[in-house]
Amino acid sequence: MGRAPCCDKANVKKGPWSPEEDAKLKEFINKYGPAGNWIALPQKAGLKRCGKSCRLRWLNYLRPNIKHGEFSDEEDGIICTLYATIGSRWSVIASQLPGRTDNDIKNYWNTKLKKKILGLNQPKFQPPFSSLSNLSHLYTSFFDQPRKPLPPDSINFVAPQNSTILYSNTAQQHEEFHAYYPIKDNMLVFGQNDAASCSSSDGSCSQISYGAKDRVVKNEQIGFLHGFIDNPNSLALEDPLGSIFDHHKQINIGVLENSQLQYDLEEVKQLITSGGGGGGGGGLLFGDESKAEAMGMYYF
DNA sequence: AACATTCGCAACCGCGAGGGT
DNA sequence: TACCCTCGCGGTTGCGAATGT
Repeated sequence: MGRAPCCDKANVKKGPWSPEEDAKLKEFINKYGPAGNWIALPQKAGLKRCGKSCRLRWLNYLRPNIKHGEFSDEEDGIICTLYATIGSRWSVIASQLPGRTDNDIKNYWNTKLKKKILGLNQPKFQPPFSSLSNLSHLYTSFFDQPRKPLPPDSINFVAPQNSTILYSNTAQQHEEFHAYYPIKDNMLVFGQNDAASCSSSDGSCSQISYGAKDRVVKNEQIGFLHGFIDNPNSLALEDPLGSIFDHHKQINIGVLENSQLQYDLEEVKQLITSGGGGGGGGGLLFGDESKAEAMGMYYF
């Protein structure tokens, strides 16, 4: 037995909305407000449409203050940053861009922005992040990977000073992780990398981080991706949690709940690029490409 | 000019979450 | 607490427009 349909499909119109339908929907909502029962709305408004269709039409097109047209560089930056942080949670991303809808952003990302970033053929050792386009060599690696959903409790924890936060992918790892990093104060902080675990004895870096902890903690406004590219060798030697981290390509992802972006693009870029900063931080380069690839690492 | 292909965007669909009963 | 119903989300589809051959 399948799910009951949300409306009578046989008597419902599909496809593009006509100006008359738009006018009816607008008029009804202006009169009675958008809140209430979307399923019952079409009948009340005299529309032969599914309630879900009405809702979508209103939210994505008819609602006041909807912004159409080109995205600005600043919006591009915000979308990129948030996508790197939280993945394809378009509604969350849309909440940071007034006037833009999740559908709009999703379409923009899939058709333009992704290509804009990924389509650029950047040399591998370009100095990172001198402009937005230079994000490409970083994002290429991330976007090639399937995005994992946030674990339900990946928000709301505070990591101790000078520690590495890691989101582990198995239940057991997750348990160990939270045993090590207690949840408190209804706040998430992305940790500044532990200097010891950042650099291995041969000088290569095993981690990257985006965003400096002091900025995040101080402002409590924005969380950035804290990426982790593990080097099992250096971790085993230098990180007390190395045993947990012995899988390649683990990425810790989180975002402050109800966060508000309050940085301009330059600051966002700055945050992204300031993986280091203040007492040991992330780096980007592995010393040896073939070694990195053999170990299944990202390589920049 | 005609046809094929690609692109961009609006709309659809199915699912999970959450509230109400 | 189990079930039902609606909402909201993210992935996908379909179609007209634009571009290429």
